[in-house]
Amino acid sequence: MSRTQTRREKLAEKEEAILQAATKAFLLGGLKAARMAEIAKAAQVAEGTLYLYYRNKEALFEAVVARHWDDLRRGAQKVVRAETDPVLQLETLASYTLDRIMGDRKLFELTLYLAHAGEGLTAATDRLGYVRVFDGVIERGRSEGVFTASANPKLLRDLFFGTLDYAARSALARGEDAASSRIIETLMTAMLAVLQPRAEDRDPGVEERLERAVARLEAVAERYPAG
Amino acid sequence: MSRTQTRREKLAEKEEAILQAATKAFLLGGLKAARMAEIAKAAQVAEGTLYLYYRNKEALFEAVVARHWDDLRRGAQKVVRAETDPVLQLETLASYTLDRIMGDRKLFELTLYLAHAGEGLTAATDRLGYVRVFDGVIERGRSEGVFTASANPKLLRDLFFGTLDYAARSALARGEDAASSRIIETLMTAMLAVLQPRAEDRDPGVEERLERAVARLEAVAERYPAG
DNA sequence: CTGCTTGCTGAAGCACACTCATTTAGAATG
DNA sequence: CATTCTAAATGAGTGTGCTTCAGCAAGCAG
Repeated sequence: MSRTQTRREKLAEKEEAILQAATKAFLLGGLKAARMAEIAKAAQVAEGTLYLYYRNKEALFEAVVARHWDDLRRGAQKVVRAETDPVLQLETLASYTLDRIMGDRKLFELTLYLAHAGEGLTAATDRLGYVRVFDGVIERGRSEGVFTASANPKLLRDLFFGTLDYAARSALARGEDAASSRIIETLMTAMLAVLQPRAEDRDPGVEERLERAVARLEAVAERYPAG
Repeated sequence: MSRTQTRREKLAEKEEAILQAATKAFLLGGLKAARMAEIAKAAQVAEGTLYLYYRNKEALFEAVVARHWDDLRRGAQKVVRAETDPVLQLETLASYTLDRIMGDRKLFELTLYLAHAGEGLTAATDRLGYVRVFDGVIERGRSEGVFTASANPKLLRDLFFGTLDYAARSALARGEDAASSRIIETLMTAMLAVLQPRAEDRDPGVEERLERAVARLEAVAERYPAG
């Protein structure tokens, strides 16, 4: 029994070694540049052994990326839970996501491979479960009446992640790290414009107040006989 | 003289044949799946000849993608020029871009390769010159005072293209073509929120209207002697 | 000890991108 | 027209690197 445990543990350890070696290799030069022979050597296994754990190079690659996103997702859930106001949650999530993209940019860029190889970027991150954190925040904001229910949730995702993704990449390309707060600010303005469409809806209503004011004054005028 | 022409023309023709064959091959299965041997055969040249025109497979690939974006850029310029109002230009550009992404999605996805291979997606499309059309619209709107000058232009780009890109991809993944107008609408709401920050700035002004209404009624009251 | 299962090995196989010695075709020269 | 000269094209050959597979090791059961 303890033997079986030990055995399984050994397998798990080996898989872990492989994953770590692979992560390192892929980070260094991407999918193409990484060599299976190198990975095997670094993980202290024979080249053929890799194929006992992963169908092929791409499968190994996907495993590496998936693991990373799983970490990210957990982190996102944590920071989001620390807030209660949906708007703040959204902002926190945006900050966190942006920071992580810029911090682990290499691994993030690797995700692009998945995008073309398979079904597209959204579908990829979707499968990786990260967007669910976002969906949760939106859902909550809706049930609390802070966000309107009219906007298409899928579209909100695209607005959010598309902007963050592109912004992170172009900031990195220019080497500007300090731009983060600016990015978040702009994104939030955009998001809230979509999530809380008409100012009048969440306000007693400017038009209505104007109407009432005029009506009141007209009433005043009524009290006097025409001069 | 006409001889020299003929010779050059022959080269140009050959290059064109290669490019077309390559486009077809890359569209079919992406960079990796395409075979140089296939391309050579389709273009009716020897395999070695390909390398006289392009350094390697990737260079050929880049040439294919660049050409496509050049077409797109020209088309974008055309539709934008057909409008005069910057807001409408923006909307037109968004529609056009979305349509093209969804129409030529394969080729669009190929652009992702450039993104990782080189410097990132924004930098890639940047180099491809497409974003310049966008920049032009923003620039114009600013000089006309329709858009505020406060927003960071790079950020606007990322908001615009990031959202369109992600939205197009996720719409395609779900097979919803009819969603276009919805996407544009949402994007425009978001963009305008950033480009025209305070509602009072672009509107005769709610406060002002209130002021006028009250003034009018005060004028009415003046006509009567105090009761 | 003898089979049986599970996991591992690394040399061989194979698919391709790319090179380069050789050939071809067309222009320039006399 | 014959003769060089040169730019362009060829395709068999080379190297690289993923993947496979026949065989080996180590634990376990009877």
